Parts: sequence; structure tokens; C-alpha cells
Amino acid sequence: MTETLPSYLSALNPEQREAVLHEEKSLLILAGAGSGKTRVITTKIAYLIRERGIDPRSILAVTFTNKAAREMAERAAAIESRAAYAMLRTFHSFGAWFLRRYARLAGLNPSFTIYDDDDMASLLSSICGEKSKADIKLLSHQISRAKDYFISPDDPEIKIINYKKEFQTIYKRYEERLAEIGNADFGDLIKKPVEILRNNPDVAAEIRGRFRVVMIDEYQDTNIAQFTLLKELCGADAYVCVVGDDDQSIYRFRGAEVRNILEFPERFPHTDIIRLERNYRSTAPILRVASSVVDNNKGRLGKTLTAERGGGKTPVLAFLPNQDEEAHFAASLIERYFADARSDTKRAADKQSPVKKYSDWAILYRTNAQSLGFETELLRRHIPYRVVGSLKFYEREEIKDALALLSFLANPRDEVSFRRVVNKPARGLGDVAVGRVITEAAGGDLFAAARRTAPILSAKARSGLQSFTEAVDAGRAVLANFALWDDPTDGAALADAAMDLFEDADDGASPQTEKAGRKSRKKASPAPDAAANMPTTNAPAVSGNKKTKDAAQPSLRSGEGLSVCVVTLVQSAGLAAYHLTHDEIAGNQRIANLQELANAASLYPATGAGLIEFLEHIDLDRSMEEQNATDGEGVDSVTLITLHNTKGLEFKRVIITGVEQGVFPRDDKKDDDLEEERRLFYVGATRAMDELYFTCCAARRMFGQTALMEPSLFLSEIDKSALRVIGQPPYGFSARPAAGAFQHSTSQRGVASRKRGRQSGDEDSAGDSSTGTFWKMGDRVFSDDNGYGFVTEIRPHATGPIVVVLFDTGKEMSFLSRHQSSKITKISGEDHDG
DNA sequence: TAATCGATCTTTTTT
DNA sequence: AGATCGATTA
Repeated sequence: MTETLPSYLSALNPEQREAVLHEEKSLLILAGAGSGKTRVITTKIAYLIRERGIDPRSILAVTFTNKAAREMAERAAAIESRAAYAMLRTFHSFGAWFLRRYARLAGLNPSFTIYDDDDMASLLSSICGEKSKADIKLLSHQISRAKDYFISPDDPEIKIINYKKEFQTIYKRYEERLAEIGNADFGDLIKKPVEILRNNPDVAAEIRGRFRVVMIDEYQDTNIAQFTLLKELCGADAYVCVVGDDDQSIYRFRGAEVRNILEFPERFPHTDIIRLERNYRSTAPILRVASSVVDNNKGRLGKTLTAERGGGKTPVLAFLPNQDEEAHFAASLIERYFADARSDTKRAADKQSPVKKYSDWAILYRTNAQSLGFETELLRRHIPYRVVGSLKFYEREEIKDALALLSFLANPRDEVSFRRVVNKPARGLGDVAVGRVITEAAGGDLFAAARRTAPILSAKARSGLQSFTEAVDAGRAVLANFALWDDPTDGAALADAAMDLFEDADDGASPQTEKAGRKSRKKASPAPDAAANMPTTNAPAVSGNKKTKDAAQPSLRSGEGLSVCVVTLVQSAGLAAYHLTHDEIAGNQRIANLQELANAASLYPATGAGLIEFLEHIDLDRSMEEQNATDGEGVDSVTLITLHNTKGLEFKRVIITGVEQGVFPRDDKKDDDLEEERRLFYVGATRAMDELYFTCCAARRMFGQTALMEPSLFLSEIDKSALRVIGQPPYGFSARPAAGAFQHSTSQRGVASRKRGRQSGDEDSAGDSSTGTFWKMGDRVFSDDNGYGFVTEIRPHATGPIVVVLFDTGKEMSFLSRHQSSKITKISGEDHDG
């Protein structure tokens, strides 16, 4: 039978193939890490279209990240080009698509914009201004959670989130204000579609008629609202296929419910379950380490991943004195990788060894803040890197300002954006004047209200308000088809017209032409100042030589499409001048950032719909992947990334950093939260294909102070023989110890030194009686010629031990201890005391 | 009304 | 250490 199958199917293993060919009612695929689940999904999409004659437009596949969605679309289309017509989106992007389409039914204008967490907080503080910032943050978090659980203000279940009556009141008020403004928050993108489906049987019928196949990836991370949406989306005869891994559920904190995957068979009757337990990604030693940690979790379905790959190196655990050494160590590993490559090529130039790339490497950390040290070090060594998922660009003041202007242009009822920019730069508008405009608007069009209010204000406020409205007017003037939004109260015709504009590739236009059009526009648009893109975080190769040249006269250039609008708005509002004069040091950089935003906008048409599309894209996908990638995959670079963000990715070599108690796991974690951190460990470790490293620091600067750290609990859960330990383990450390404390000796003069436990790895050390030096793997050394380095190998030799040192420069040298040890000085490690 | 200085807290993780 | 917030001052 196999030979009758097309090659894309026969290439699958039996379980994968079974999953692809399955076609009864519902399917739950329990897919371990690296078991080829993306391959299964994409192949299944292709198979359904090609072999089963399913209309691609009736397929909906949902993922969690934009990156995953893009990858899925690419891979499916590579097998079967018609897959481009299928709807492959993130949950939120699908929600936004749906909500625009049926906006009216939720009382929204189809041109609504999306409020992020910050906007949410701003709105909340305008509702209850007396609250502290922390309280506001908590409230917005709880409202988000409520929406994740599909709980409305009046739902009695609201007590689960917050039992106080006050919370209910505020939540309710928040919903009213948001409705007045006419925007949606993240939760609404899921919750409102459900409500529309429930309240409008005709819409439900239409949607259910359309989507015959629904697939969901990373199902273990869905929340209740998303589950509810799935239920509403699927008609009685829809085919539902979900893929997930309970061991990789890491988003409980934002409402993910592992129950969804555990109870899926009950919720969807006649479910078949297929397990994918063959891991194709990692070598066995890596899987062993990953499993030994997650095995300590209680609440799991339990599965056994088996490595399909033989051999493999033992993962390395490096004990290091502090953060700086950690960054040194990571950078050195990467440099050595390439140093090896150079010597390799001489010896075995004809051997077909794969090309070594920076992108083979990823440095993982628990919190975004940890990236800084690595950035500094990589920058210093001219190792190109990119920081994944760093929101920094959109968190910049000038970018937020510009986006607020655009948002206000898109929705003149947007009070949050209005407040942000109406008096920025200072136009002499104080609380009084702004308050008057808002009162006048009475929840309606603030732009119109501003014009009406201006005449009755003081001369100063009047001219300020006028200059603001003129700026907005100027921005509006460069947009075509803007009339649509002039009167948001104009009902059906408006929505219908808007819907045409927002209509996606699915109805009518071929997705290929659409995408091609988009692409070519992107290509055509110059990608100047790619360096300016992520100023603090970009690769060193592109640091700003070009910028300094025109630093004398920085000005915004408008390019194609919507960039005209961005530039016009920012210029005429005086934002560019404001930031330039306000911040003499960073001013030019700010202009460059604004320029970058304008460049991104040039991919969109200069129309009202283009504006909405642009804003939606920014709200739903802040990864900067697209903008960053100048051509194809972009510059080859090391990946710096949070553990959470690595989900679904893989790298040849992975360094998991900061594996210390208090950092990973955070020390306030226990029980369920601790189990989630364990899963996070599992996710991180299983990203590695060939080599895996852990780093654990004895001391770490936190809050401006140096704190002594203990090794992570997780390290102690790993079988000692599964790791190769280098550096100085703290006294008493051994993997899998009798439960007990790790203890540190106190640090001395900034460099914490640790007494080595007697029991650990004596085969990796050697004393040299002639010099009185005791060498050990991982010892930190210094040489006048080569700077700092680590002892990476100790070999016995007739005339005494040979010590191999990897210097931070990447250079590796061997020293015959007896004769040459004077060239290298041990600066930390085993003290000479016993 | 805006800018500046000190006090205070910070770090999860993300669509 | 760095951001952020509030109070004080110009």
C-alpha cells in the first residue's frame, strides 16, 4: 500500500500517517516535542485538499503565534499550492477577522482598533483615577483573565476572578466605556465572536457552513474562551483536529487551561487519540535531561518520548561566578564553534559537513531583562544576534505617540489615544481644556467635539486645540476613502462598504495575487536604516555609520503608501520636532525610529482601510520579524529569546541560562506554578537538536545589588550521570541529592568563589606537584597573551598534566602544566587549601 | 504649567 | 541600576 501513496505521505512514520489520513469525527493528537506535529498538520491540510477534494477555503487552522502561522502557511503551500486559500491564523487574528466582518452585531464599527494592555490600563485609570498604578495593573490583568474565562461582569462566576463587588462594578464600567469608544481589547477578539455566534443563528449557520475542517495547534495552551469559540465554530458535522502536548503547557498565567486537552475526548464525542512519541529533533542525552525534570510533575498524561537519533553529546552544566562570566561563557562557546570550523575546513575541506551558522545557536533566559548582559557581550565581540519578541520598539515613547495619533485618526472616539497626544507637544491644553472636550464629545467623536469646543476656550487653549485638529486633518487628507469613517453612526451602508475593504483573501481575490502584491510592495519599499530598526538591540555589523551622516539634518522622509500619512501626521503634529528638541542625545535615534515606523507603514495602502490594517498588524504581531528581515530570512545571527518564546522553535545548540533558584524557577513558585516552570524547562531543553548547555551563576546582580544564588531545584532533579558539570559547583551540590540545601561560600571581592565538593568529577582534575597548582575542569584562568579563559580539558601526560584552555577570544590552547603553567594564572576555582 | 529632583519599586512569562 | 511616580519648585 505504501508505494501507492504519494511521496509526501510515504515519508511519514506510521503514527503521523495515521493522523494525516484520519477522517472520522474528531482527532486529538498528543504530540511530544519534536515529533513532527507541524509536519502532520501541514501535510494534513495538503492531503485534504489534494486527495479528499476539500475546498481549501473551508479549512481553518489556528496557531498561537504569528510566526507559527506563517510557517504553517508556507509549509502547507509548499506541498499543495491551493493551501494558500485556507485560513491559517492565530486565534486573535482570526478573532479580529471575524469581528470586523460582523462588527455591527457586536455594536462595533468595522474600523475599530485594538487596545493593548497599556491602553486598557489608561482607560481603567480614567475610570478610577484614584487607584495606584499597581492596582490598575491588577485590575486590567483580572479583566483580561475574566475574558479568557468567558466571564462577563454580570456572570456570578466572576467571583472566581475577584470576589469583590467593586471589581464587578469596575469591570462593568470598563466594558461600557470601551463600547462607547468603540474599540476591542485582546479578550474581546475571542469573546465577542462567541457572543455573535450565540446571538445570531444565521451567522452561526453561515460560519459553520463555511469551515468544515478546524485544526488547532498548541491546544494545551488554549483558554476557556478559545475552547468556547471552537465549540461555537464547529457544526455538528465539522471535522475537528487538535494537536498538543500537556507537558508543554506554559501559559496558565494567561488563562490557558490544560483541562481543555485533558478533557477533549469528553467534550468532543467519538474522539480518536493518536500519540506521536518519536522525537526526531534531539539526541537521546538531551531528551533524557528534559524528561528527568518534567517527570517530577504530578498532573500529566504521561508519555514516553523516544529519540530517533542515535549518539549525542552529554549536556553540559556550567557553574559560573556571576552574570558577566555567564555572558563570557556563552559567547565563548559560540566563538569556539566557529574557531573549530576554521581548523576543520583545512583538514576536511571535502567532507560534507553542514555549514556552521550563527543561527545554529540560541541563548534562552527566563525573563526579558536577562537579555541585556548577553547583548552587551555579543556586541563587544561582534557576534551578530537578534532579540526575539522584544517589544522594545513599540514601547518607545515616540512610537507610542505616533501610534496614538494614527489610532485617533482611525477612531476619533478613542479617548485614550486622544489624551495621550492632544497636548503633546505642549499646546497649552491642561486638564480643564481636555476635560471640556471630552465632556462635549459625550463618548462620541472627540475630533468634532474639539472643533466645537475650541471657540469657547481661552485664547491659548483655543490655538493649541486648533493646531491639534489641523494636524489630524492633515493626516486625514492624505488618505483616500476616508469618508467611510466620517460618521461612525451611519449604520449598515458603512459597515457593508467597510467589510468589502476588510474582506480577506478568502472571498473573491486570489490569495496569491494579494500576497504577491503585498510582497512586491515590501520589496520595492526601500529598507533604509535597517540599523535604526531596533537601535539598542541590533547586530553590531549595522551600527549606525549611515545615520551619523545625516544626523545634522534629521527629517522624516515619506515613501510609498501609508508612510505618507504617518510622516504627515507626525510632522504636522510637531512630534518630530518635539522629540528632537527634548532629547538631544537620543533625539536623532527617535527620529530614526519614527522613520522606521513610517517605512513599515509603506507596505500598506494610503486609505482608511490600509490604516486599520496597519494598526491591527502592529497590535497583533509586534515581533518585528517582518520589518526586520530585509531579505528572506535576514542576517545570520544568534537568537536571544525567552523560554516562553521558544515554543515551536528548534536550534542546533541551545544555552539555557540563569538556571538558578529564584530566577528559574522564580522562588515564589510552588505547586501548580512550579509544575508549569518545570514544563517550561522541558520546552526549553527540547528545543536543542545537537547540544545543550545550562549555566548557573553563583552571584547575580538584581535590583542593583549582587545577590548570591543557589542552583535551580530543577538541576537537582537531573540524574548526575546525564550532565557533564564544569566550573565550580557550590559546596554540597550534586545532581539528584538527598533533598537538602545548597550552600555557598561567601563571595570575595566581587568574584564569588566556591569550595568544590570533594565528590564531584575527580577524573576531570589533576594536581601538578612541581608547580603546586591543582587544575580542574572549568577553572577560570588568565594569561597575559590571551586574556581570560576556561579550562576545558585535562589530559594526563608523561611529564605532567596537559591543560587545555578555551580563551574568551575563542582561541584554544594547550599548556603542559609543568613547563608552561606560569603563563596561565588561575583566578578562581579550587583554592589551594587541601 | 512644566521641569526637576528624590523616593520607591522593580522582574515574570504574551496574544 | 534603571524606571517611574509624586511632590516640589521655577
